Amino acid sequence: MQYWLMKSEPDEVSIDDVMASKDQTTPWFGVRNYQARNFMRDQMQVGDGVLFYHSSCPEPGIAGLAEIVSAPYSDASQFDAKGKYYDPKATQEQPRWISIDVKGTQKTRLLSLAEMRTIPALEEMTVLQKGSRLSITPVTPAQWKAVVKLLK
DNA sequence: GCCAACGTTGGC
DNA sequence: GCCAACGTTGGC
Repeated sequence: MQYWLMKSEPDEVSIDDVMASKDQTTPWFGVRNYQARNFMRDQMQVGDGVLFYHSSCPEPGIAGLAEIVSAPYSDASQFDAKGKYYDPKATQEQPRWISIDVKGTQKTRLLSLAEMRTIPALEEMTVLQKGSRLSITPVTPAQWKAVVKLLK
């Protein structure tokens, strides 16, 4: 059992979108970074906890809680020649990118990036480090606990 | 829109 | 395998 922070642009998929979808579950597709892919492929397990983070928006921050509800599977968007996630080097036989399904468990108040930076227990969070851009980052159990407490 | 930081590409 | 050029991310 591990914990993760996953970034999503609310213009694309917000916590509201996730909570409104069937079974509150949505496929996480479009990851095009190897490090993030490898986390999904090699480490994520069904039941892992997810901090749902809104990025590239007026108020970036954690907007909800979610969990991993599927094993990794081939990301269909890599084969869509007209889509923005198309990868000409990916083949059906050798897919390069994967998806997993994420289930929203709770929309929370917004724990803004600015507030997160004031919390000593979150100081070491990867997402708060200078230059951190990864869309999926591991969260320690202590960090998870601290965030959940702040969101109650 | 700016720009720092980081990732990827491709020539050599 | 090096590294310059280019592209992307994402906060501000």
